[in-house]
Parts: sequence; structure tokens; C-alpha cells
Amino acid sequence: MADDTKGYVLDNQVGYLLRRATQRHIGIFGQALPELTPTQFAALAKICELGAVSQNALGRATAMDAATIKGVVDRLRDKGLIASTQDANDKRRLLLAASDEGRALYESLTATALRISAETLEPLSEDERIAFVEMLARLG
Amino acid sequence: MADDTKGYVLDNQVGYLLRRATQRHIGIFGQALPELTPTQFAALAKICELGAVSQNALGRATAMDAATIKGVVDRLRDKGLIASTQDANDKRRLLLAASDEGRALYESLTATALRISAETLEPLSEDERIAFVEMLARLG
DNA sequence: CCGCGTTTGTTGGTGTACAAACGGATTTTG
DNA sequence: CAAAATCCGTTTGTACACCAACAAACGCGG
Repeated sequence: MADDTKGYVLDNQVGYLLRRATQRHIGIFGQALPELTPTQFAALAKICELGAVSQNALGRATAMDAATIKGVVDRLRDKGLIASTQDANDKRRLLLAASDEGRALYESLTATALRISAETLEPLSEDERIAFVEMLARLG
Repeated sequence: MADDTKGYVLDNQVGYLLRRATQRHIGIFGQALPELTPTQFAALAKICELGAVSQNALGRATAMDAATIKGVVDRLRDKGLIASTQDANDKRRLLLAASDEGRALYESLTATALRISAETLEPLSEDERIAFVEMLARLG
């Protein structure tokens, strides 16, 4: 029977550990970059990366469903970081683009964002960070 | 300058990857165990693990703040899986305990829960799973 | 060109998640 | 012992996150 195999222990389950790690990361993010939430920053980053996109396409690019991306886009627009216009060729589509302020903010914040990633991974050694991120990407 | 060092790419950031991995895990959980959410199952598991606890203590044991655990406890009680009574020694406290149904459900579901964890980690090799979970625990 | 399936964005509902503020109970401390 | 600090649970407000249902617009096959 050896050790404690076979028992269910919450604290060892991936799902629980993922939740805790995410909580810690969001805490670090909020400390270092209070202007935007991680989700808002992700959406802004993707808009800057992709140029003009429709709202749903942005959602797909950032792993948010249609209902979620709507709220995020609304908040970014309220802050004046992005602008939306009707697509002339397809009247259903909202074309989104970063405003000058949005792009400037994004560019001024990428260094901070990288620092946040580093701080999140800080409990791991150099080699471990690389291996961990690579494995994590496979779980997405 | 070698490769692409230095640039900020959303898809390589831990926070984003954590979010995606969590999404996938929650999807797997919902498929395999639709009766409860991952959070509700975590709370029920901890109650069964710890015996009687106060509401806030349960929150701390499951990494949920007071406002969050309240909603989770309310829903578990609505389902008849846990019961709450006033603590006689400390009139502030709500003492929580699993009902017979709650305990039975928990015990009948631990095997499924373990299978969910395994399926979440399925893209990794045996050795990788162990290393990954250990590192993930350090990030919490 | 017409109908039908699909896509786009919106809304409503549920469930985490956290901050801030609160009243009441308890504990600590002067 | 009385005042201060703390802890308990609750409420309110904001922000994801997803499901299901919807109307308008699009596009394709017949």
C-alpha cells in the first residue's frame, strides 16, 4: 500500500492549483498595473498586434466568448483606448482599432507586463520557467 | 539580435496561458461532472475533509474570500449537500457540515474528480505531469 | 432570386472573484 | 474593566466567463 496513493486530496488537484496560481498572478498584475485588468490588457494587446478586427474575431483571438468580449470592449472604449466603427462591407460587424492613447498606453506598458510575467514565475528557476511555460501552453 | 527576444507577445505570457488552461480544465470538469461546479466541488470536498468548519474558515481552506464562499455555501445548502448551524460558543460563526447526501455524493464523485485531473494533464507525459503539478503548486 | 443556414453582435441569467463598507461579536491590550 | 483591534458574516458594486436565445445581416445552393 506504500504511501498515500489513491486518495482524493483537493490540494493536489490541477484545477485547484491552477485557480490558486491564477489568483496569485492576478494579484501581482493588479499591483503592478492597476490601470487595466489582465483581460483588458490582453484585448488591448491583441488589437495592437492585429490592427483592425471585428469584435467577435478579437474574442476568438483572446479566448473570450462573444458575451465576455463585449463587456471588455465596452470598458476599453469607455476609457478611450479603442474606437469602434461600423464595417461598410458587412453591416453586422464592429471594426475595432486602438486609439492613439490606447496604442501609446500599450507600448508604455509592455515592459511592465513582461515584469509581471517574470514575477509570477519567480518561484521557479530559470530552467523550470521555460519548461513550465511550454507545458502550460500544451494544456491550453 | 538572434530570435524574437524582447517583444511582448500575449500568447507567451503565463497569465494568458493560465487562463486558457483553466478554461480547458473547467470545460473538462463540466463535461465529466455536471452536478457541481469545480468551486462547489472544492468546497464540498474540504468540508468532508475537515469536518465541521466555520464559513470563513472554509473560505480560507479553499482560497475563496468571504464574499465568494458565501455564495458557494448558499448554493450547496440549496442543493441539500451541506447544513449550517449557529455556533453556540461564538455567536458570529456559522458551523458548516456535510449532509449525508453531501458526503455520499462526494464519495461517489472522487473517482470522477481524479479522472478529470488526469484528463486535464493528458497532453503531458507521465514524468511531465509530476514536474508540472509540483511547479504549479509553488506558484500558488 | 429566394430560402435557409451561418455569422455577428446583443441580452439575460448564473456563477465565480474581489474590494470596500458595515454591524455585531470576540479578543487583545492598556 | 474599558477601549481598541480583530474577526465573523453580509451586502453592494465591478469584472470576468459561459450558456442560451435572439434579430439583423450575410452568403450559398438550388
